[in-house]
Amino acid sequence: MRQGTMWFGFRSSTTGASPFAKACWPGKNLARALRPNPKAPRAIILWAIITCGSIKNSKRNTANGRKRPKRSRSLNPENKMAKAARSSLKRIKTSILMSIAPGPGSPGYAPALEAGDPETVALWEQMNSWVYQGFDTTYQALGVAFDKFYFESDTYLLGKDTVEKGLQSGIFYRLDDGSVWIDLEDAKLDKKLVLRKDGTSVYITQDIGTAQLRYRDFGVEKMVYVVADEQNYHFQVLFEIMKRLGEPYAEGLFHLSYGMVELPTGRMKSREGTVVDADDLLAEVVREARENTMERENIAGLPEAEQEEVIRKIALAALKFFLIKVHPKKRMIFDPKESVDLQGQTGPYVQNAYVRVQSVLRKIESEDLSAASAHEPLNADERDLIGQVYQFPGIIQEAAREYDPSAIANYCFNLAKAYHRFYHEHSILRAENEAARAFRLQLSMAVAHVLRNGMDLLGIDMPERM
RNA sequence: GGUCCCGUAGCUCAGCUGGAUAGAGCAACUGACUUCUAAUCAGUAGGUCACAGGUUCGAAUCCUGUCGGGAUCACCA
Repeated sequence: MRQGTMWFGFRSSTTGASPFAKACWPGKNLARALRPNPKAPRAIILWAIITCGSIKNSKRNTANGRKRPKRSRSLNPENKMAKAARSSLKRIKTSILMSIAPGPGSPGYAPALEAGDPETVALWEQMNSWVYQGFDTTYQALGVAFDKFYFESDTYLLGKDTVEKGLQSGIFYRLDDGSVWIDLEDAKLDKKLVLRKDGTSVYITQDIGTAQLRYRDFGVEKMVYVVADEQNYHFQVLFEIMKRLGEPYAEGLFHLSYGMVELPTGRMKSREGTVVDADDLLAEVVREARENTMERENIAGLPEAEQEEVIRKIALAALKFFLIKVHPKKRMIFDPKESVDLQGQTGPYVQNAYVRVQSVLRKIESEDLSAASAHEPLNADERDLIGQVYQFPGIIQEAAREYDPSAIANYCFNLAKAYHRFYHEHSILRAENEAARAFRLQLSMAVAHVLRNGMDLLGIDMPERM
């Protein structure tokens, strides 16, 4: 099916973008901050997808038609239920698609599409427009924007061209039935089909074209594909092909593979589909944030529009932080109930540390803080804070090097935690003396600054009050 | 069966290139708001870091194996 590919690496397909699909938010802020020069790649920040998990299929035949042995390990009952739930979901999806049109994979479909058959193309575009509308709604709600989309229709021709050229140079080979393949067995990968026998492109052909197009458009030396780990093999093959094609950026291709997000087994209810709708979830966390905010009356004095903005920031912080704090590679259990929490190891907790600083700063006039250097000795909480603040640059570098935004999220949480303790234990405005007051004000400003920047890298905004 | 990922408190997760009594949050229990915002703080309880070997002065961390969970090996995307 058609896929949209964002040039800095976020990639998705309509398969996962159906009404059952979920939301994600790549954060481009970190990428911008890290970009050493305009030609360098933007990295990707974390994003996550809330999904029902991959849909397994029961077919055990390999491409070559040989039977694959059955798994020796038996599945436990819970897994059987999960698999049953998934396959029933798969059937629902398929039946919907098939009731509209002969779906991808059915005979004659791809040729009709690539040949530009008006009816097929119209149907295709209609289906896709529904998907993209759904995307738009959710992305907008999450504050996510993309610089550029690549569509399959933009890229498959280039992919096919490349295959034709590679055919001449012997990288690919054609079978008698007309299908085109590449042999990657010496790279411990299998043989891979790149063109069907009817000459139409397959999934990977389009990714070949897309990579070239992105390089052509932006000249990046590195491309990061943020795609679930179920596609690890696909990208191994893709990158190997690009190397053999001699593409100059081939060494800079990187698959940031993240683990699937799954729901707690207890929530795997029924045939309704074991999914969480991103829009519903967002509405729920907003409701939670509003309730909590109203109880506190801290922002009661603000105009209603500003109050709503604060509530939105809190809600988004809760949701985003909840997903970002987990290492991308790890499969994570997504409990919708917990994702709505506003206390503990959460986005709002970090925001609250920042808000406390702002609250203190609002109470002072611009004043001379030069006495700060005379403050000594530092107490344990102050030393702890200073130490943590100084770690910030290293944490950012590590996060970039490891493609791991969760490092930033965890750092922010720890810094916020240290500040909350400090704030509770020591008075700032009523410090023991002028030096201590000045010092703590500066320290607070530094912490707030770091927290704001850190969270900004994660695509999370700070409110001034909450 | 081949390849790859994962296994740390009841639950969700941190623990960087090996370093001292393995840390948070949630859930449970106990305390702290006439004082800069209690979306907070302090405390109690909770772990044979899946298991077994190996390397090392030293292993949650590195190596091997076993067990358990997951992904993938489509002329689907």
